[in-house]
Amino acid sequence: MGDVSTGSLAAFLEVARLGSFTSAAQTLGYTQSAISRQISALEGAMGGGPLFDRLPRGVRLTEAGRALMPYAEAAVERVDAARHELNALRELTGGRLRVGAFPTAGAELLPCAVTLFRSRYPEVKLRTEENLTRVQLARLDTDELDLAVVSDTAGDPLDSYELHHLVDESMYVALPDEHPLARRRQVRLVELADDDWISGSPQPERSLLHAAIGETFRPRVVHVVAEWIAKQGYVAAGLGVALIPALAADCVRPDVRLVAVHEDDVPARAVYAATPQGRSPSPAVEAFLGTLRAAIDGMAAQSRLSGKSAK
Amino acid sequence: MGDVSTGSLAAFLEVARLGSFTSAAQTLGYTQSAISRQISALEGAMGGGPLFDRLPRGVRLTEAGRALMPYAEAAVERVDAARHELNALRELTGGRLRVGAFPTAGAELLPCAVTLFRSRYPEVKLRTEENLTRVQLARLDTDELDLAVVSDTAGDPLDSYELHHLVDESMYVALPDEHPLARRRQVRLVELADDDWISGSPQPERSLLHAAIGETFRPRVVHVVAEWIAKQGYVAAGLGVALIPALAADCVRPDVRLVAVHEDDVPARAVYAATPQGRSPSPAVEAFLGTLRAAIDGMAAQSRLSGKSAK
DNA sequence: ACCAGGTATGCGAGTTGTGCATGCTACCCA
DNA sequence: TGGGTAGCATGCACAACTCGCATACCTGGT
Repeated sequence: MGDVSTGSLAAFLEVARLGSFTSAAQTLGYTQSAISRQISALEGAMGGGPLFDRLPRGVRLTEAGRALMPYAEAAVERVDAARHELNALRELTGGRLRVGAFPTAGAELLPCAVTLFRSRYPEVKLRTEENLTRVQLARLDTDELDLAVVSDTAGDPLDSYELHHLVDESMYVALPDEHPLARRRQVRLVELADDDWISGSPQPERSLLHAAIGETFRPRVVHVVAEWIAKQGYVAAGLGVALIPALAADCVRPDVRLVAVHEDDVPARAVYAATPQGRSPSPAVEAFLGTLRAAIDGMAAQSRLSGKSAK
Repeated sequence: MGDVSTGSLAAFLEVARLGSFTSAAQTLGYTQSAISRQISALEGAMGGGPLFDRLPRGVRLTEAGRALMPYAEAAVERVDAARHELNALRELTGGRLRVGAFPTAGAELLPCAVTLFRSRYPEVKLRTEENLTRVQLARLDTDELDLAVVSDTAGDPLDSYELHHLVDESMYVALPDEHPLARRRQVRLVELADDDWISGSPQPERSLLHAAIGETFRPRVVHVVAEWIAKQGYVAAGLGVALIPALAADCVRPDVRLVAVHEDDVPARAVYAATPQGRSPSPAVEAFLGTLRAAIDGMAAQSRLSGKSAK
C-alpha cells in the first residue's frame, strides 16, 4: 500500500471542496491531468476504492471519500501546524525557554537580560529559576533547563557542557564605612588576615573564598551568612568583612564600601552560560546568549563590572 | 516549501525512537542513505532547521525535532486511521447504513433482510425507518438515507434515482371468510364492484386501487383505514373487502381469506430498492441489496409471493 | 595509528510525477 | 436529432525524484 503525501491530501480536499478536478487544478497551479493522477494514486494508497464518483459535470465524494475527509483535513492541518510551530521556534515568535542562574546573577545580570529578551521576543515564554550551580547542571542533563548561567567557583565538573564565556568578574571586599581600608582603591588579602570574615560556608574552601586561601592567608570565618542582603547588614554593623563578586557590586547600601581585591589574591571568576553538550542550541538559546552579552555590555558601561566580556 | 509524505514522517519517528539512521533504516527496510536523505528532505520541507543533532554515535532530536514529534505522530496516525476506516467500509466491518422502506415492506421483507444482514455483517450499524415513498425519495436527496425500498404505486417520480428491481408483487383481495368468493383461486374485480371497499385513502386514485380503476370498475370506498392490521379487522367483521399486496400476504388472520386478483385488473406492482443516481453504491448498500434479494428468495419459497424476483 | 560505528554524498538506474495532446462520455441546446 | 461543450481518463515523452551502492568523512576507543 503506497505512500500518502500532503500534496495528494491537499488535492483531495480541494477537489472535494470545488467538486471538480479541473477547477481544483487551477487553484492549485496544476493541470487537470496531474490532479486526476494524484487522486487516482490516493485511491490506490487508500485501498483501491474510488473516493469520487465521476459525474458528467465534475465529481462528487463517494461514501468512502466522505469518510476520508475529516482524516485528510486533520492530517494536513497537523503538518501545517507543525510548520508554523517550527517556524515560530526559528523566528522566536513562540516556544519556550527555561533558564537557570546562580543566585548572584539574579541581582543584576539576569533581570537585565530577561527584560531585554522579553522586549525583543515577547512571544517566547521565558522562565527562569535560581539554583546552585550543581543543581543546574543536573537539570540541564535531565532536560529541565535549556541554559544555565554558572560560575566555576565551586569546582563543579563543567567540562561536559557547552560553555559560552560571558565575563570574568573580579572580586571585591565589602568593608564597613569606618574600616581603616575603606577608602583604598585596592587591597591585598593579607591586610585583612586579622579581620572577622562573613562567608556563605563555615569552611572557606567551599565558598567564594576558596580561591583566596593560600600560605599567607586563611580567613577566620565568624559569621555564616548566605544571602547577600544579610551579609551587607553584618558588614555595615561592623561585624566583619566579606568577599563579594563584581556581579553583585551594584546593589550595595551606602554605609558599606567596596574595595577591589588584588588580582593575584583572588583570580577573576569566570561566568559562563552552559548548555548541554553536542546539542545544537535552539534559536531561543542563541538569542538569550545574545541578550546576556548585551546585558553585560550595558552593565559594564555603568558599573564596577570589570568589563572583560571577551569572546 | 516542499511536500511531506507519510514515509518521511514515519522515518522521522523511527529515527527519533531508535536514535540512529542506520537502525531505523534496518527496521524500515531501507538503506541508511535513503533515511539520511529522507530526513534531510523533511528538514527542508519543515523550513530548513535541523531536526536531529548528528552526534558521533547516532543522532538526537533537536528542540525543533522534539517539537515536531507530536505533530508527526498525529499526522501519521490520522492517515493510518483513515486507511482502517476505509477498509472497514469496504470489508463491511464498520460504517453505517441507513435504510428506508414503505410500510408494507416492514411486514416481512425488511425484518427478514435486516436479520440476514445483521448476522452477516454484525459490525455495520444498520438503521431502518418506515416512510411514505415520497418522503423517502426526499431523504435520499438530502443524503439522510442510503437506500430506500419503494414501490411505484403512487406514481412518484422514481426515474431520477438508481432503481434496483427486487420483485413484482401481485395483488390479492382480502375477503371475509363467509364471502361468496372466498373459496375462489382468482377473481376479477368487476365481481366485487358492488362490495364495500376498505382503502388507505378516500380517493381510490391515491391508494393501492389506483391501477385497478377503469371503465368497468370504480370501487366504493366506505372505510378509510391505513394500517393493515386494522384493515384485517374490518374485513373479518364483514364490513368490506380490501386490496392488499403480496408482500403483506403472509401475516393474515385465519378468518380472512386472500384471493388472487386477475393480472389484467391490477398489474403486479414493482418493488425497487432506490439509491441516489449517479453515485456508485457503497459496499454496504451493495450488500444490503444482496440480502434483500436473498430475503425475497427465502420468502418466495414459502409464501404467496409471486417469486418473480427477476433482475 | 588504526579500527569501529555512525552520517553525508557523488553517481547511476529505476520509478514516479508532470504537462501536453487527445480520446471519451454525457449533458445542453438548437 | 445532431453538434457543441464541459469534464475526466489516458498515451506519451520528459523532467524530477528516490533508491541503493560505494565511498568519504568524522569521532571516540583501543
